[in-house]
Parts: sequence; C-alpha cells; structure tokens
Amino acid sequence: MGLVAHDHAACMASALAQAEKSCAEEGLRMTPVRRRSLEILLESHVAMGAYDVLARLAAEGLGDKPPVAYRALSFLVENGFAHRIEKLNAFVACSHPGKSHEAVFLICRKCHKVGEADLPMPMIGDVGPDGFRVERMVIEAEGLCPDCQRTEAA
Amino acid sequence: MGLVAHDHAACMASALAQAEKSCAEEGLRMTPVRRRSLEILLESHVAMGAYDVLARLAAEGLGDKPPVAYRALSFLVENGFAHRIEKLNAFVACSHPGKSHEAVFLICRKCHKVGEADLPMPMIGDVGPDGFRVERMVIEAEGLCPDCQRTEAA
DNA sequence: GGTTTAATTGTAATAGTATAACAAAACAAT
DNA sequence: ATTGTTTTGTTATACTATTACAATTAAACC
Repeated sequence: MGLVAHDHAACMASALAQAEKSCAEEGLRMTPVRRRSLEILLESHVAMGAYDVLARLAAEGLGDKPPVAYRALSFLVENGFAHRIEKLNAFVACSHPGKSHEAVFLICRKCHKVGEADLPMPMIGDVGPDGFRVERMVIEAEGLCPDCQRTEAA
Repeated sequence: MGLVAHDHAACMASALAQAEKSCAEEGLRMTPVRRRSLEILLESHVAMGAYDVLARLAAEGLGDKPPVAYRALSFLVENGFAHRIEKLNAFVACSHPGKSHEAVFLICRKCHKVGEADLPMPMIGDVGPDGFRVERMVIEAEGLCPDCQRTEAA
C-alpha cells in the first residue's frame, strides 16, 4: 500500500515489469526517459514535483528542460503507471499498476508519502487498517454540468 | 447547489450575510478586501484563479499585488466562506456557508462552474439528481501516516 | 534498403500560480 | 495615549506548467 513496511525492491521491480508488459501489449513505447522517470518515482512512495524528477533526469544526462519531465510524467499518468496528486502538484508511482482504477490517495502531510486506500472510502477521523489517520478530504468530481451537456459538440 | 437555476441574487445576499454574521460571532474581521473578494466569488458559481480575483480588486483600487488576493482568499477558505478547488488551482464561494463541512465538488470541465454535491458520493458515470454527469473523480485524504504519527511533536 | 509517416525528444521562450520577508498602517485593549 | 496585534502594502522571487517549433528517432510501407 505504500505506507506500511514491505519488500520495496520487489514492489519496485513488479511495478516496472507490469509497466513494461502493459506497454508491450498496447503498443506503447517505454523509452529511456519514461522508464527512468518511473523508476525515480518508484524509488519511494513519496510524491515528487515535476522539477524534482527533472533534476534527477538531468543529473543522468536524460534532459534538463521542463517539457522533458512533464511529457514523461504525462505519459505515465495517462497510461496508469503513475498518478498526479492535485493537492501537492506532484506525482507518485501507481501502487496497483495494470488495471485502470480510481484511487483514494492517502497523503501524509508531513513526509508526503502517498498510499492508495481500498474502498470503502475512509472518513475524517478514521484510522484505517493501515494506520493512516485522516484529517481532511478533498473530493472533486469532474464532468459536465447540465448546461454544457446540452451544448456539447464532441 | 450552483449548477441548477436559482435566485442568484438571494443566494449571494444570503451567503454574504452568513459570512458577516459568522465573523461577528467569532471575532473575525471582515475587511473591505475580504468582503469584496467574497462578493466577486459569489457573483457566479465559477471557480476563479487568484489572479482573476486580483484583477477585479485592482480595478477597484483595492490592491494589485498577489499577496493581497492570496491573503483574502486564504481568509475566506480558512473560515469556511470559500473553497479551494485543487484540480483547478482556483477558488469558489461556499454554497453552504455557516457550517464547516467536507464537500464533494462537481466541477464542469467546460464552463468551470462548481457545485457541491450531497452525499452519498457520486460515482463515475453517475448522473445525479442535479443532472451533473461525473466523468472522473479525485479523492485525496490528507493526514498522518503511521510513521509520522509516532514522530509527531505538536 | 530507402522513403514516407508518425512519434518522440530538444530547446527557447513565456505563462501561470504562490510565497517569503519586511515595512507601514489600522485596529483593539488597556 | 501607549502597547501589542492584526492587517495591508510592496518588492522580490520561487515554483509549476505550457506553447511552439526544430531536430531526431522509430515504424510502416513499398
């Protein structure tokens, strides 16, 4: 889950293998920058800003301009290998890659580790089975309001 | 709710009155910049960026530097008169001021109108009683992970 | 193999969001 | 009136993100 003790090397290797497999199956290209970006995110369960990832990439000669990081991260998010954490403007590797899913993120306000909770959704004040104590929740649904459904072209 | 037809003048006046009342009760200072910022948000149910609010304030001689807007908006959010929409990095007046509450925001991806849904939480694909069609959900819980609960000073 | 086409990467420039730090002014409380 | 606190004004800067276009690389086709 990301917040509890686990075999992190195995967790990382398995997520990476899942991503490679998923790319092979769907004809996506897991390029060096993309793979390395995912590895960087996988090294911890902490959410990282795009510029943090970029700094790591730059240190290895894989590109040092913002679009390099943003493009790699967009690829990972679009294909379910990572998630964007809106509250932090940051990114975290997906804990359950392979299946597209809606996740409930548990964000530690102190260390910025991010876990994914199982449903049912936790409530404020809850301490879940994984010991995470919920203090605040952000729930945002994106979609189309009635007016815009009417005028929708596409 | 913000997404359906309603007496908007009354909606605005009542929210403003609630805010004034709440400030009076709790010894908070509803200053001109803060009041005007709330009025600006209340004019529509559309989420506005801090710089949009600032532009409006500046046009009226109420301050033209970013901290002016950010401070007013922080005050409104902290005291439950407005909400921050993380997905949009934007702000919206609260539809149910007075009581502190956790809200489920319904964000139209086209016009950026924001409503607040009643629980139970809507699910993807749902079309609620108010006609909002949910396409994606962001659920982020902030709190303390087990490790940080242990090392928490405050 | 060489050519065409599409996807990805490199780069520069810029747009948009947010805060730190400190001085000045307004307010509240005695 | 003086003191302490809150709010405002202002400068400077940090952080987050995208647009636009050129160069390169990979894939698909003949």
